[in-house]
Amino acid sequence: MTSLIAQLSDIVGQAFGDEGIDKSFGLVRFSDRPDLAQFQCNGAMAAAKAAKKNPRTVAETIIQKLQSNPDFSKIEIAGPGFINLTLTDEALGKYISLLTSDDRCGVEQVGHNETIMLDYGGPNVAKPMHVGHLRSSIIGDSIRRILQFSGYNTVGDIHMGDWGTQMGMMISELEIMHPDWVYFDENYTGDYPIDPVVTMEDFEEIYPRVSALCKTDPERLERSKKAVVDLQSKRRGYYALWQQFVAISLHSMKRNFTALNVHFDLWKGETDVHDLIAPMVEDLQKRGYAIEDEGAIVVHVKKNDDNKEFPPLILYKSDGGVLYGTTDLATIFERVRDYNPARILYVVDKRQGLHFEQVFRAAKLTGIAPEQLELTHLGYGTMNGQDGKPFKTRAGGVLKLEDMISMGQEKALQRIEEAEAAKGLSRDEKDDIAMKVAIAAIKFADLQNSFSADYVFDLDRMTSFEGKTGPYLLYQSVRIKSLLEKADYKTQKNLEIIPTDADRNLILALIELPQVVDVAVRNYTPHVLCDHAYKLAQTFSSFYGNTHIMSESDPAQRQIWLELSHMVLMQLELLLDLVGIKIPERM
RNA sequence: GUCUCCGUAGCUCAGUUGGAUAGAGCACAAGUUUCCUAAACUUGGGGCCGCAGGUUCAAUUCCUGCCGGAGACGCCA
Repeated sequence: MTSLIAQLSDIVGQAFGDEGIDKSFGLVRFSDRPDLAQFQCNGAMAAAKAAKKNPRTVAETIIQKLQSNPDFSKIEIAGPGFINLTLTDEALGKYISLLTSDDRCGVEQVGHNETIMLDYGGPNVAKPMHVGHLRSSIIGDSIRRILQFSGYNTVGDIHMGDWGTQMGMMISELEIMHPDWVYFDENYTGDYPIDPVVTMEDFEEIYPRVSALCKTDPERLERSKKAVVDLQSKRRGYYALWQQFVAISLHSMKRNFTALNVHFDLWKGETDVHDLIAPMVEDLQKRGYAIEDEGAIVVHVKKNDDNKEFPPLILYKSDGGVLYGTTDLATIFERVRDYNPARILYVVDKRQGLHFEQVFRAAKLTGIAPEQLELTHLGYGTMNGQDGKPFKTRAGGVLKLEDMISMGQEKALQRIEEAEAAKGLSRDEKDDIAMKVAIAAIKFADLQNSFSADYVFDLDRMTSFEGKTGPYLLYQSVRIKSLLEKADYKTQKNLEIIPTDADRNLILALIELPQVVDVAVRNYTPHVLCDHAYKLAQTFSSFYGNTHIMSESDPAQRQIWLELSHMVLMQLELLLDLVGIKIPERM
């Protein structure tokens, strides 16, 4: 269905059109001054400027045209030329009545099943997931949900880091620690053991140690690099060991992502395009795009109008190894071949902006990406500590994602034990609620920030349940569920709703949803959904506190309020689903 | 050095193509429960929107310079 704002914009735009002015000036928005009006149009000022006329005179001619419309109870010009509009309760009620039977809550589908691929998550094999992985995962997953709901065919790919230098560090270190392992015997031709020889705990211990060592010891670094090249040329023992790394890591990742309610359609990694690299580079060399430079094979992507140094994309290092730019380029090739997407979105740390610009340019330049394919890097900001530097725990290490989740769950469980409503619930039910509360807290705390800016990580805030938090939204939703159950709510079709002073603000909040989702889709900004969900929940809570629904004597009024409450619940469910938050039945 | 992003209340953050009186949470102060879940509600104090210019009827928003913070800049990811 057409949103109320679109309908109003159409009416006012028509008035502009009748005056020979571009209809787009008739854009109507929610009023910034609810004390003066419900809606406003600022187009008269912009139109007057373009036509060099007095804005109030333009506004005057527009509102003349609108006077005959019976749906407006108030039409006024204010300030320099704002057109303030207020609807009659009948008109507002009519629209909200229609909205009750729309299962999309009034939100239109903008997509036409175009395929959009999203690259997010990007955890590394052989490294435990820490809080830094949170952003990419949940922002990417939310954008995927938003686009899917909006009518696009989305494909989310985890794109694991499974082929880089850290693999060489791990393998070479294990070889130093256990030279006798069969994986390191080059003459061995038999099968390798099935049982894992390493654990996540080993990864946690080994990786930081070797990584630090390689920074200070060039010889040790050389050995790691050598191991990468050997791995990439599929030395049997190394490859078998690497397969173990992947299996172990996948298990751990899946546990984390299941807990976070983050979904991927594809579980691919850099390795998956390995066999595409050699033919791709060969082809690029043949066509003159890839050339040798300082011993490496590169694609020059500098443009004449660049106002800064623009390094080439390196496909092969001088030692023959490939870099993540190489795999990223090959991945674009693979995605175009297999999915022919309209867009590919990369939800990756914004510090990699230059890297993606290089890859995108190379892809376009060489034709690996077709002209019309939209490649966008959605770079999110760094998670900093209170000191403004990248977040570290007090001990100086990283905070593991699963540790943060269990801290939140623990805290939620304590709260549930105190709650009256949770009396009589089983252990499992309580655990389930605690998990949902913890995830809601963590995800909402992160997603309510606009993703592009750096933000300060605060564990206490991530696991806080009061105020503008995920659990607050769950709480309001659960209260509505409980109300509807107690009141034995059943929907009533074609209910005639006439707004009253008690519920008018709530109704106005309910009709905002389509515009909110529209902004989120166009800009890839989940935080506007969080913001609106909170506003809606708060408006409901205020209404709920002032209006006792169950004891309302007029059955028609009671039904209207239940219907409105139900709409709030539907919208909260939708909004929270779009940011990947699940609502429990009780809490 | 070059380029990019950021600077809004004590703290953490919103602020849509430039619009009216710049918002929210936390923290602080005061109040609300015989009544649908108090993880709630109501009220209050709190701001040179980093600084200085410019464009405009109108600038937190656009342009320029400066100050402060973060980041990127050919063989790590």
